[in-house]
Amino acid sequence: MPEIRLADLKQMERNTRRHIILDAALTLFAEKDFKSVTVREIARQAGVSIGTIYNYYPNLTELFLDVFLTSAEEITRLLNLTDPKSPPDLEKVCEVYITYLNDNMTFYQMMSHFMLGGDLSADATRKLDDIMKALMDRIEAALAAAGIRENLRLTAHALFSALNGIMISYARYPGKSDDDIRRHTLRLAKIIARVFKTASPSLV
Amino acid sequence: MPEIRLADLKQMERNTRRHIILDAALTLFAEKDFKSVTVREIARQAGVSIGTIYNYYPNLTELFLDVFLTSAEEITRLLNLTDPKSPPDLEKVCEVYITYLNDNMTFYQMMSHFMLGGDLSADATRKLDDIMKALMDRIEAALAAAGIRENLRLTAHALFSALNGIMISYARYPGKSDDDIRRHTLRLAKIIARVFKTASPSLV
Amino acid sequence: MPEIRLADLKQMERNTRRHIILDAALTLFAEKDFKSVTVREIARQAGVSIGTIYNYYPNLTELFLDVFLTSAEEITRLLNLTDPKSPPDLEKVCEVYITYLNDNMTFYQMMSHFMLGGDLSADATRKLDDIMKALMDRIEAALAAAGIRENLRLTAHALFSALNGIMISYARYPGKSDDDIRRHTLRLAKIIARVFKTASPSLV
Amino acid sequence: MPEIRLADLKQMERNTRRHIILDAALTLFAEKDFKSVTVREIARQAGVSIGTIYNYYPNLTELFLDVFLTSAEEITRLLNLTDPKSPPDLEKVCEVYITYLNDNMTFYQMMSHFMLGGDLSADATRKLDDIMKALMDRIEAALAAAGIRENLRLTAHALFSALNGIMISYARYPGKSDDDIRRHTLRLAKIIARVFKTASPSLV
DNA sequence: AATGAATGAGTCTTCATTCAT
DNA sequence: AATGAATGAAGACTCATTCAT
Repeated sequence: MPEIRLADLKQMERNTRRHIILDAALTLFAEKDFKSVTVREIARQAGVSIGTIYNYYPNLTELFLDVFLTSAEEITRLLNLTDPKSPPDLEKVCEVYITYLNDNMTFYQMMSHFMLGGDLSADATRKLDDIMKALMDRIEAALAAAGIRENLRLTAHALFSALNGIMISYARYPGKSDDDIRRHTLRLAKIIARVFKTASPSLV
Repeated sequence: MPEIRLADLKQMERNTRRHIILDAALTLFAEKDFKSVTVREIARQAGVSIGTIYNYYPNLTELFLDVFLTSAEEITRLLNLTDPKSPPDLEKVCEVYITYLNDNMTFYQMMSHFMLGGDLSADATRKLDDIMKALMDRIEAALAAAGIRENLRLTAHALFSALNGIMISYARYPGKSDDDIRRHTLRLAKIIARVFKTASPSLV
Repeated sequence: MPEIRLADLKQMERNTRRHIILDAALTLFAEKDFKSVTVREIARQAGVSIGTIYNYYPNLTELFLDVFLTSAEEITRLLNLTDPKSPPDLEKVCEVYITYLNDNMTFYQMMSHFMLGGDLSADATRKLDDIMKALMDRIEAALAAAGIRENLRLTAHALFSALNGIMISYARYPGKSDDDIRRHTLRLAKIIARVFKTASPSLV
Repeated sequence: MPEIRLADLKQMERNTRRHIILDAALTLFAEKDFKSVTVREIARQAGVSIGTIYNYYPNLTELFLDVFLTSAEEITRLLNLTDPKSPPDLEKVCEVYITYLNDNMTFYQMMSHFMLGGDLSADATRKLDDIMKALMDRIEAALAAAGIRENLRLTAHALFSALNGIMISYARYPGKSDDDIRRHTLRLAKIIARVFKTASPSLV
């Protein structure tokens, strides 16, 4: 079955190059505000031409969305804490999420941008929704694994919201270093985790 | 003392015109995404020239910041629920805040933008911090008025975060109308309020 | 002589594929403005790759020219009205030509483009000239068949010009439907035909 | 009334700069195919910035339309041949028009482009229609002044068409110099003029 | 103080053509 | 012969800000 293999190879090569572009974008996003990253820069960073970018993505928005998707998948993996010996703790879940956001402010910027802002195509909107839903499912699963049983979905919604809010409120805390912010946001995450762990069953 | 009076009049006129510009911006923000509002539009809406805008604000960012400040002050007023006969309920505080965000997505967009994003001047940063601090103080005061006593500041932080997070997570909930979103976000706000009311004393 | 046959087959296959490309282009031109048809679209419509197009034509212009040639040949056939029983009428000739232009605006667009516009290669120029000359010959022949004898060539030139001008003047007549335009242009064609039939002998 | 004068002056200055841009475009059009003229070139030629171009015209199409309008007005003036002592001859009218087209192929290119081609805004379409109608009115008036009385409008349509057609058919006559083409097109114009002068009354 | 025309760097995106496979 | 990914020059257009009047 040589044809299949050839097709597979081509697909792999395509995925590889797509990944090169993706990584280039991620690298730039780590350096600067995502709204100020240009196609030209991404192309240069990826070592391809501008046109090639558009060979893999119909426009910049879709590329950004893909970056976002990739990050979301990474978070999902990180939140996969099911260890038979030590069952996942809710605090641990919150810590992982907030740590990721601290390390990847671009992800959070993008989430804000896409959720609040822009005109997305129907297709892009669907993709975004899927991403967010998957992320939410993961949070819910983590909650379930952590022992929460009642009002699971609603609790997940509220917790997810609460965690997201931490960053918007403290990403720019006056006169604090990155490290201070990390500590403070993690502390808030811990509080929220505890609050939800004890309060949810009877109240929601 | 005619000079003083004249100076006062001039100052009043200056404030008036400043307000006209501010209102024009607010009006436009109510209609559309704040990133797409241009100086030209604001000038036209205010009935002044572009140059005049720059006579009152050094740049667009400062104007936007002023708009943000104005909104924040409005929220602060709305959160001033201290009524001797019926002490403010925590749920009510959360409801008022979330309702305001639903009605003024631009405010939330700006908060995201300024908190996560841009290069603000030292002066602008200080202003922003003051605004956020005042808002936080108000939330804290509302919490205090609602009877929360222990770990007040930290609880306020966590609650504020949680409320802010609601909008970023659900402003674009798939397939839901504005009204559905309003209902859902209010419901989450209520949950969070209850959770914090019961859980906070012993846990934080 | 198997080699000859094989060569013939190859040539036939080549012609066939060439025709597939040509037809694809024609189909697209029937749908939209010829300036907005891209190689990619033609390739997709023809079910071949972009590279294949360039295997049959050195560049897009040559392909467009070939399309134009094909259309011109079709017109030539349509203008072949010599019927022994009912000799061709000049009005009929004009009607056929204008009807074709109404039905194939792209042909007219191309004629304008090539005649007025672009940088054609020496080879392309020669081809274009041949096409136009053949078309003119046909008009002249039709005129001759219609009984015109004096100043035949010059009359043909003037008539051909007059007919071509009809479309440029009325293809976009304000507030008129395609059908209105068709009627109006045909009416003008009839007028022109009559004018030339009576006036030409003594005046030219 | 100093205000009025000031306003007048401003308007005059505005018109002047508008004219500078217009002239720059015209100059470039005289040098090359109008489809290949860019904003950058026009700006450089006019000695203004790119942004200034867009201060006077919302987009390139509107600028091109204005150039077209200006040319059409010039033709209209040229066709104003009413001289009490020697009444305008139809042949003269045709000669003037064809001479202008020979000298200003860009005008003809634009007429083709706008009439056959592009997506014009509602406003632009109205302008174009007005231009064409004014031109047609002028042709009709010239016909009237030349003594044509019967079927005036329809004759004007047919004549205008016929004249326009001359250029599309012969702007690229094979192996002929510009001068040859000028002579040939003028000769055809003369033929058409005579044909219409004698044939129209009874036939149209 | 008010004006608003001028600026121009910088943006995304298109698409005919090439060429290694 | 067929493929189609890669190319990159070139395009139109935006808009915060300045500054001469």
